Amino acid sequence: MPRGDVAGSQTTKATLGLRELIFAGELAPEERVPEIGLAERLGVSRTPLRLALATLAHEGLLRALPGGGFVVCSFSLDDVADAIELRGVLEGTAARFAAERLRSESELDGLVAVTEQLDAVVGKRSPVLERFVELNDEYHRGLVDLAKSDALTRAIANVVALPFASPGALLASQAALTREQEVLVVAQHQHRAMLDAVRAGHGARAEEIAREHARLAMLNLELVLVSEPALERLPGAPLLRGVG
Amino acid sequence: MPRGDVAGSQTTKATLGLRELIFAGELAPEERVPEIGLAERLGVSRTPLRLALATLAHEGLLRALPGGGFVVCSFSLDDVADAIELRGVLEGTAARFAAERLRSESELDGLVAVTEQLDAVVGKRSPVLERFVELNDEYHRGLVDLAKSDALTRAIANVVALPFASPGALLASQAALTREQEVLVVAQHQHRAMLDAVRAGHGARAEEIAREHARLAMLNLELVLVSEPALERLPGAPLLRGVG
DNA sequence: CGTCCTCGAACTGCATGCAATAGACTGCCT
DNA sequence: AGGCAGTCTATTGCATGCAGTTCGAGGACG
Repeated sequence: MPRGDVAGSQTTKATLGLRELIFAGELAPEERVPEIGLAERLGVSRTPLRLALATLAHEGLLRALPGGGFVVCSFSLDDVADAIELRGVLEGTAARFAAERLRSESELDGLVAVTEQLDAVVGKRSPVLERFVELNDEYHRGLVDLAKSDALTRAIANVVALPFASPGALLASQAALTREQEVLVVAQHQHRAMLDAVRAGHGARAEEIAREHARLAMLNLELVLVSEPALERLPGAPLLRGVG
Repeated sequence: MPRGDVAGSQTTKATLGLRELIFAGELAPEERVPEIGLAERLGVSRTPLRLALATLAHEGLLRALPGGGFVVCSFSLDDVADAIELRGVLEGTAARFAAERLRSESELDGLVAVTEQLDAVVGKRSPVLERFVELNDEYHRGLVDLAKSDALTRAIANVVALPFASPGALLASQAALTREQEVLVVAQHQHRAMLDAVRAGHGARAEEIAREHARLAMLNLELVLVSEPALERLPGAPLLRGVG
């Protein structure tokens, strides 16, 4: 299918496959990525693979070498903390924009529904984490949409491309952890508070809550780091420096 | 030079040339970009051009069409305002990080020097705008460096890729405007205030000043929009919707 | 024994050919 | 005359061949 159909294009296949390979740690960080072997492995030609390499370089997962070629980036814990804090800043801005730009309360209907579903999940005796992560992602997407800013949407998408910075990434790996429930309760409390602030037009408050909400992910990271089984479920864990 | 030497590569040539063509308005916004003719025009083959197209798409200057190919993006005034506000948010975070992460005052030496040179330029009876823009860019780069965050640096680079969002873009087009001097005085005042806040470790204040500093660009934009000669000097002006 | 130089192979970046599709144009039918 | 279907061309996405360079290994020299 040489033209069109982006979803089924070789380039897309290469990009998704390459990302998966990197997150799984099958390509050692700080090591040159072999273009030829990779093409075979992904079942694509070198041309679309090259495009995929450029894409991931833009996302910050690969770094171009001076002499040509790419290496997989590795991340220190400080890098991860920075990415999470940055996501907080951007989602804070999204929350503020949402509050400032709300035209009618009916725009919040979608987010309200998601919040209520989250309530239901958290209220259960033993919450289904997968479902929570799903709804959580939906909540965050909805909030960004309410900001009505393409530039902001793109900026957030870029940050979230880093595996750890994503809203649900750290939650998903916690299935084995006992303190997860507390975290969920706090997170959901913040979801509600943010929604209220947006509805009331309190931009500054919404912004601050979103920032603090992101910092919850930082707390989660610390929990995950000391748990072997949780670490193995964390996507992109092999890219972390000074862990293991 | 098939390998290495990124600066002289065909891909770089294509990327820079394409950006220039777009900013100059030689490619009509919202119109399909012809791959073949463009390759000839830029003096490169289709392969590196394709890479350049993907790059500019990531930067937000091009948009991929569902059926294949790309179009040049156009921007409403709201889009520009958003990009500027977003830059303010990110530079605000940079200023806050700089304040929070300052280890010794000597780290500020570079920024102090630039600030003093800016003082000298602004103090002149008729300031040389080009020189101001140059130093202004250097100031902003220096501030971002002090934040010591790769993720933040990349995020800012992405936003600034949009022609209007860049710190000096709107200043450079104002040569013919009379109120320019006032703007320079205010901007330089904010530079100094930010520097002081960072030195004192006042992160929150530094952040707010940086945000307000960016909003100065929004004010500039309004000045530029009502001046025909200034508009012609604005890079990327042809991409603006509802202007002219 | 260490260092420098030379040779080689492998790999990257680029150019081009090919196949398949999307859109335009024409002609026909209603 | 307007709409629809068939065809046709221009254009994109992909595969592959080629050339040049970089990095490693091996040997020679100090």
